[in-house]
Amino acid sequence: MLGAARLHRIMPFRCLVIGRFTLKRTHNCNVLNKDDIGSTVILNGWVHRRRDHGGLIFIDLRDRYGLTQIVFNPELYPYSHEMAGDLRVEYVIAVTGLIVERPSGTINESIATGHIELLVQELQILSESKTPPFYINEQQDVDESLRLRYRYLDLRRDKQRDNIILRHRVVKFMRDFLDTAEFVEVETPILVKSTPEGARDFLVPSRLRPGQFYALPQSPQQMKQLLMIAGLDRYFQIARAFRDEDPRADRVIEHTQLDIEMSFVEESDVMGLIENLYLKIVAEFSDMSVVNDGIPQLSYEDAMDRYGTDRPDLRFGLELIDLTDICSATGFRAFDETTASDGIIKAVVAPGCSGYSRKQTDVFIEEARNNGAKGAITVARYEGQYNSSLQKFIDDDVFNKIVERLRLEDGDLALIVADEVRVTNAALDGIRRKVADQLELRSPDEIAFCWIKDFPLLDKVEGQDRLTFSHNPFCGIRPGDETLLEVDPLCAKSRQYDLVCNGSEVGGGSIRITNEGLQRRIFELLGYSEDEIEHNFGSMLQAFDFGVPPHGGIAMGIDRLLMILCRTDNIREVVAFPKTQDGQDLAQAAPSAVTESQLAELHIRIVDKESGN
RNA sequence: GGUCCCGUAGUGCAGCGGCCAAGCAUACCUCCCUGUCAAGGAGGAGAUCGCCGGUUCGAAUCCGGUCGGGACCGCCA
Repeated sequence: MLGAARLHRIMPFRCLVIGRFTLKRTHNCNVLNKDDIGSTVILNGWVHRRRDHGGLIFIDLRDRYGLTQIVFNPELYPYSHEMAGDLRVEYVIAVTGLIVERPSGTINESIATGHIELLVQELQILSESKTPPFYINEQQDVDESLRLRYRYLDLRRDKQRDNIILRHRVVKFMRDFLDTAEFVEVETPILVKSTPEGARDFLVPSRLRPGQFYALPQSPQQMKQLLMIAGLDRYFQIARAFRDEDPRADRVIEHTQLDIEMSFVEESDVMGLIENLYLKIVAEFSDMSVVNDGIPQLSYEDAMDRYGTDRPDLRFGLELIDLTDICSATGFRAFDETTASDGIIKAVVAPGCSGYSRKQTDVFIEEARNNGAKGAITVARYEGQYNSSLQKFIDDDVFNKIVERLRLEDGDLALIVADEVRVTNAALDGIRRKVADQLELRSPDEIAFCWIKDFPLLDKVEGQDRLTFSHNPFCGIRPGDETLLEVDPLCAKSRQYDLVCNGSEVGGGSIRITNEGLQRRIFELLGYSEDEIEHNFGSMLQAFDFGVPPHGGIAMGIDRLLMILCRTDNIREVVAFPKTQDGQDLAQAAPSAVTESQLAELHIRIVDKESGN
């Protein structure tokens, strides 16, 4: 319907051959300016907007570089003008004509080419377009599934296009920076060996070895360490990492990391390198200001005490206040049971929130509940008077000690949580962030980095009498803590370091274990049998027999960094072709069923969960 | 595995038991219009309110289920 008839009608004599491309561009749509007045140029691009005055027709011509206004004048070029009447949004066209100065009073300062326009002599329609399913020339919110289905149209929009281009420029900057610092970019395999622990692996069946599977790498961890043993000295890669876990707003099943490993280094070398790189990137690619000079370092313990999380948002204070020591044997059951069972009682103060309605404070309390706490107790202060349900349950002198430590001022509201350590911290971390949101303390124009160090090497597996690693099984032990492994393994600290930015973990790494005996001991502590160690890590351990340089590295989440630079909370905004919350690619409709013969070749049979057939 | 939110012309929203065979904006189509730049003016077409079932005299509206998308918990070394 669309085109043919209409085109033939208006072009009876001139032969329009779709696909024959004669007007090849001489400039892009963002470069022409006053200097070009008087020259004849050719532009190619998409019709961004049209303004048809009946007489004059104005078209904003768009390519990825920008916009140029082109004009069709019926008196000067009646043929082209008539043809232009049929142009619609998103048609792809080629035009040739003269660059002219815009009449005074019609200059558009908001675009780079706003002082000139192209007076079209000849128009060639390269491709027509249906009316797009959503606006491309307006930044209106559109249903995300629709955008993903038509991702090629979505990416025509300014914001999306800019995000993708910024991503390219940041990655290019990383490559150049590391190349200058003698790093070698090495590609590691995408089909690797599945290893236990960590996230769930994506598996790829082997055709040649029935019943066996490759895994997609969760990170190139072992490979990069082998490259150090190989003597590469400094390695990096823009690496894909795959984890078959449920996505979130800031988490996808395939993400990209800047993967780095260095030999003959200790913590400060790796951290210094990243610090240098990241501060440069922020300076180069954003107009956000870095809150602290350089990047402060916090111990894991400090972070947990003061913020209740190992990824604190340091754009604002609101530090947690520990009340445990003054809240034992108060006669108030919630407190006494908590202290009796080694729990803790902590608080956060929301400045100026004492006048909040029940509904408003409930938002904070609900946040505590979402994180597993039973609730939160409020203490409000107005005009020197305190208002709290606590007063009913505890003695005045204890209450006075509490408010003294909380240092409330008039108008402040404190929220107190009593529970086991993990829960109290999680609840108050949540409340702290909610309060900051409410008070708009999380400035979109600020960047607050920090390093977290001195993580525990090992962790208890929740609900089991078993240990797991808190970073990865190759993470080094803080010098001197080796003997703790035999006495009190949970107290041993690691040589891990995480980079946190605005409350989000943007990277992490460690100095590695390079001693075979120690590495084996770690695997044993994690509960692996001799056979399992051999089966899963044998080749790596064998490499340790042949001269291992001390080494360490880091993996930086590139998507997370881009989210910050692009000022978005949605990781899919910085990925060209992202997947949905249940792992689908709506543009391609993947995953999809495959043919019986494909399955047969892979020695795979689909079993119905219900019937078992 | 679980909790919550959303689904109404192409798009974005309103309507939340009868006044709705559904309203607004914009896009789309036709006509008018020579300096616009989110051009303007006049007119027009376009939706069985995601789907299935139930409650009711009556359902876009209430309930149950289901599908699609999102946020979160679990999970994510």
